[in-house]
Amino acid sequence: MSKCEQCIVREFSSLKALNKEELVKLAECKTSRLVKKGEVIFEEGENVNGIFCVKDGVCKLTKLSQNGKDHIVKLVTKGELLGQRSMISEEPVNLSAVALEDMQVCFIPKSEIMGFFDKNNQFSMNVMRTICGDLKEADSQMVNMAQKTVKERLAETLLYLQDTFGKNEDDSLKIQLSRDELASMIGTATESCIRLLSDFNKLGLIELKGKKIILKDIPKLKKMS
Amino acid sequence: MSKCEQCIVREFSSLKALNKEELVKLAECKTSRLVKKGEVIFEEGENVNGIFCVKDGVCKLTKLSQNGKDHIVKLVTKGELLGQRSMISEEPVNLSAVALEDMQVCFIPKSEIMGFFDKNNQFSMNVMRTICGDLKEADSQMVNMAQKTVKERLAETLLYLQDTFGKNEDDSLKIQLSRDELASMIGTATESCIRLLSDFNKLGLIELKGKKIILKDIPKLKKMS
DNA sequence: GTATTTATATGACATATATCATATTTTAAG
DNA sequence: CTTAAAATATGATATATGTCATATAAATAC
Repeated sequence: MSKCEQCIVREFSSLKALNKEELVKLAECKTSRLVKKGEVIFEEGENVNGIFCVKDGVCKLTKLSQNGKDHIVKLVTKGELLGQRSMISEEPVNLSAVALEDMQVCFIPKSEIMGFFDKNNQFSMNVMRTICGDLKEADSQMVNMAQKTVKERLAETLLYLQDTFGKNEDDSLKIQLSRDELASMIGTATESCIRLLSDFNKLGLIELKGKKIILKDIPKLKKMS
Repeated sequence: MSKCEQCIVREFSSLKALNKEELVKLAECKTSRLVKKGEVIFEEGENVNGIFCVKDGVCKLTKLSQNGKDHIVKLVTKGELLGQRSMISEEPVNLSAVALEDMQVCFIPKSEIMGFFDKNNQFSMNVMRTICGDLKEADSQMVNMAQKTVKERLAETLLYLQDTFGKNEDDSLKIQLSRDELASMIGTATESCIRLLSDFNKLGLIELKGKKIILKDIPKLKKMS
């Protein structure tokens, strides 16, 4: 069983507040798991009873809307935690988590985490700050969905994807989303998303190489987002 | 200076975890304030450095979108707290708070609250749960904005307003929002909102008496939300 | 009480976006 | 390699929603 001390998750998440002793306990109770691209980590409505550490890979958090379409609420990448909200609220998860790439995740049972809350104030504050950050982001996204056009949201999302996940050697977005997923992130029909990508392509804002997307005119994309 | 012990906010908010001693300290450091309808409690970008207890009245939390329109993110009513996220994140507030009715609020400086976080674990957990609830709600609203039609959002919002704030003796919604505010809650143009209200009226779903709104067919409204 | 401003209402029209159909390309299966 | 399935692309069209104009009603100021 690998140690948690050097783990990337510890470096970037609320867990950075844990001391050596706590990390040893963590390493003892955690279970590791490989998740293949497309595999479900947990599903809306499930009782998860713990949190996941994302050691490697990226997943999408989705919510099923009444019209039957999935909406991507957030992407979670290596170094981050999953399932904190549900654990704290003591409720089933309100979002599904599905791997966008092969992933390495660790599961930490609730009992262990709750102990940290009691004894480690810095850890509590870290978790609180993370969730506050998520809330701020969610509020902002809500307003975007309500007030921006699909075109603006597409431009914004493309920039976000490059900023957050970077690009390959050929300058294409490192994170690989299908048109369908991109559409469900910006909240539109797949065809509309594809059509707008074509438009952006013709306008020289982006370049499409198969399903790869290369951002060509970032200033213009920023201006229109 | 009034005591906090019997305050409605204490009864319903995270503050219920405070003991007698803590409540006495609270009563000593708090400042009370009357806020007139339409008055601003704080504005997006401000440093608030504490939290507000809503002792009476209702306010809207709004966010200015890039197109210059305000979007109503949430309504906050008596018994609830304001400004927790910003205080925890140690950032300026990301939303503005404006009174929808005359209000009574108390301000508690950050220093005092942070002390509770250190010493009272139950209080911390309560705050965390509140924010987790807000986050869940925000995610859900985000998906609504992205996937539902304006008509569906209007129906849903009318039901929410009646559920949350109740109705007058004449069955009209107790909370009085202008058409403009209603529109900025559902995320649409004022004219579209007015038009849909007219449609709902003609269909017998609601009744319009001046600017008062009476819900007539709740099952149908539910079905279409 | 009258005038002025503001909110509500409705029509006409423009535009963004969804939907349905179908072609083409890519990926997966046998 | 060949075939079937899935993803991407594009056209045609319908529909929802925004915008601008204007009318009426209500609230506020004087």
